[in-house]
Parts: sequence; C-alpha cells; structure tokens
Amino acid sequence: MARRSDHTRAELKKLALDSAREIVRKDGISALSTRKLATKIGYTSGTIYQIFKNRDDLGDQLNTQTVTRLFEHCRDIPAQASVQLRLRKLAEGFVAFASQNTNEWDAVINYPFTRDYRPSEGYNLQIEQLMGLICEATIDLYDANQKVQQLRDARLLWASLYGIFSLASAGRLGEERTLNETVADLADLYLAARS
Amino acid sequence: MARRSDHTRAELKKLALDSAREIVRKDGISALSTRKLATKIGYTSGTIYQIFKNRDDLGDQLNTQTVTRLFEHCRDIPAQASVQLRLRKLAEGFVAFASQNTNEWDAVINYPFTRDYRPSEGYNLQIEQLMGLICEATIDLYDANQKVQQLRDARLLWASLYGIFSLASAGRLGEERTLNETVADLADLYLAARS
DNA sequence: GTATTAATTAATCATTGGTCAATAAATTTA
DNA sequence: TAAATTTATTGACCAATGATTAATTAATAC
Repeated sequence: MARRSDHTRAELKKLALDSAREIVRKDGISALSTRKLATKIGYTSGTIYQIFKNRDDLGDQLNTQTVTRLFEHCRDIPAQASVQLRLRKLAEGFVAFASQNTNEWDAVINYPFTRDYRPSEGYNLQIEQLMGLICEATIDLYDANQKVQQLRDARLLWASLYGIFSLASAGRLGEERTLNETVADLADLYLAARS
Repeated sequence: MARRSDHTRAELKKLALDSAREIVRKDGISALSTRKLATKIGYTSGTIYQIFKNRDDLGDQLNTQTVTRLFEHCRDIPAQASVQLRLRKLAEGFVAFASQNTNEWDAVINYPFTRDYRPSEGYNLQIEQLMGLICEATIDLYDANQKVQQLRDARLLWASLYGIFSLASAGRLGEERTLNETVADLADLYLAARS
C-alpha cells in the first residue's frame, strides 16, 4: 500500500499528469487507462478518481497542459519584421510542435471525451492565449477600429489550422502535400486576402 | 435463433448499416455497440463480425455513407451564376446537412477509430467527390494551367471546413459567431484572396 | 434420408470507466 | 502513551465494451 504521506495532494496530481503524459507520448492516447496510470504511479485506480473527477477531467487537464506548451513554444519565437515573416514563423512553430509531440497533439484533437463533455475554462483560456499570438502576428493588417474583424480572422485561422492537423493526424490530408506546405498554403491564402 | 435464410448477405449488411445509422442518429456515436446493433437487427454480436471486419470497418462504412449523402445533398443545389453565389450556396449546403444530421456528421469527425486505422479507399473516393464540387464552384477563378493550384485550394478549403465543424461539434468555436457565419467567413476570405 | 456445408449462437476473454465498503495510516484528543 | 477520530488507499465489485471461437442449428447436396 502506498503510504499516505508519500506525496501531498499537489505532488500526486503532478505525478499523475506527468505519468499520463508519458504514457500518451510513448503509446498514444488509447494506451491511457486509469489502471495503467495508477500502476505507473504506484497506486490503484480508485486513487485516480480522487485526483481527477473522471476520465474527461484527466483528458482536459492533460490537453490544457499540451496547449500551454504549444503556446510557450510559439511565444518564444524570435520577433520578425513583417506580417509575412511572423505568420510564416508562427505556422512553422505550430507544425514543429505538433510533429515533435505527435501523440500528445493527437490527444488534443482526438481524446475520447464523453459525448456531452465541454472544455474547461482553463482549456478555453489557453486557446485564447494562442489566439493572442495570431493577433500579435497580424496586428499590422488591421486598423484600430477593426479589432473585431481581426479576432474573427484569428479564430478562422485557428479553426483552419485545427482542421489541417485533424486530417493530417488521421491520414486524411492526401499524399501530394505535406503538413508544412498545407499550413503555409493557409498562411498565403490569408495574406493574399488581407494584405 | 435467426433463421439463416431471413436475409441474404447483402440484405443483412444493408439492414445492419441502416440500423447502425438509426442508433447513431438517435443517441449519438457513443451509443453504437456491436451488441446493441445485433439486438436491433435480431441477431447476436458474433454475426456483426461476419458482416464487418471489426468496429473500424463498421464506422468507415457508416461514415462513407454519410459523406455520400452530404455529397448528394450538395450536388443537388441549383446552379448559380457567379463563383460568389456558388460558394455561398455550397457552404450553406454543408452547414444545412451538418445541422440536420448532427450525430451522423459528428461520427464522421469523432468516430472512435483504432489508433492506426486509416480510411478506406471508398471513403477517400467520396471525399474526392466532395472536392470535385468545390472545384466546380471555383472553376472560373483559375486558368487552364492552374489546375494544381485549384485542387490545392479546394483541399485547403475542405480542411478548413473540417476544422470549423470539428470545433463547433466540440463546443470549441467560441460563442460570438455561429457555424453558418464562420463558414461564410471562410468563403469570404477565400474569395478575397482569389478573385 | 444422410452427409456436408455454412450461418448463428452462446459462452468466454481481456479490458474499460466508475463506485464504494473495508482497511490501513496519519492526526488529534485524552 | 493509548485510544479515538479522521482521511487516504485499497480491492472487490458492477456493467459495458470489442473480439474470438467451439458448439449448435439450419440449409443444401448427394
């Protein structure tokens, strides 16, 4: 029996999330079960439900972390002079992160949530942060009174990106063009329309 | 015991697919299990595995049918004079179909396939058909020597649409703009870039 | 009518998410 | 220090799931 003072509640949660991430990273989202996770951290499955409300909650927190990491990855991209360059670099950042974290990113898109699950406030906040990065990159293209349009475009870009990644991760993008190129196509289309 | 001559193999398959569709339509993709499907058609679960290779196969065939129906729905849209109108109507067609077939369309996007599942040739063919509709609508915008670019754009539009629907079905699109409007935004962005 | 072939079943396996009474460990009280 | 109380952890459950397969039953051929 795991001694009850082995970890504080917070430590245990971190341990669980880290281990969950490791399982997903190594064997994909389908390999993540409460039992496997429990075993990995030296507890039993019941304890998992003391840390997380349920499987949806576990997935939400895992994915929130992943999106946070994507955000941090993209935030650290060096500043660029033009919108073109900024968008290009941002797109490359997205693709690079997704390629280096295939299974984790796949979980963001394909985690088997319950039918009526809705993302947590924390998750949505992280997505807003990402949207902020897109807005920063495209700020030169909009007047001060076009903020609404800018955010609308950012959302559209995000949705499009999301679709490209979804199809790519499911092998449904088609053969003749890589993920990188398709994302670049999107950036080009956007620039052709707005600049 | 179901009498072995109650249905031919083909009839049985149709019966199973129709019933699967009914289950999904009514209670969503998560309600579709081999047992439930078997009971519904008056057989036992083992028989399902005589009709379909496995759960992935069942889902693939169901989704292929759904995409076919989406295609037919959009193909029957009356001809329009301009690219603008054609795209607009096509977008509306997509949204209308998705809205009228929520659960079935959700299955196209979120069916819990096995990790290494890849869509069948039949499914991919149907997607190509859809791409054809997009190309028909946008044909005026490209010269004869720009066929590659045109198809590339069509794929991009499809991926973007797919992303918009994915986020919408997961309640991740944001509140302030409807599905209809977002899809229209996409069409507008595309037109602004290419016309 | 008997032998052969093939469809259907029922039992079974391994696994899953989830709950909860029992148990063990830590903390407080006396 | 010893007993009483609180709380974390367990392990035994439950109801489902996808999938396999030997046994059974129905249809067909001889």
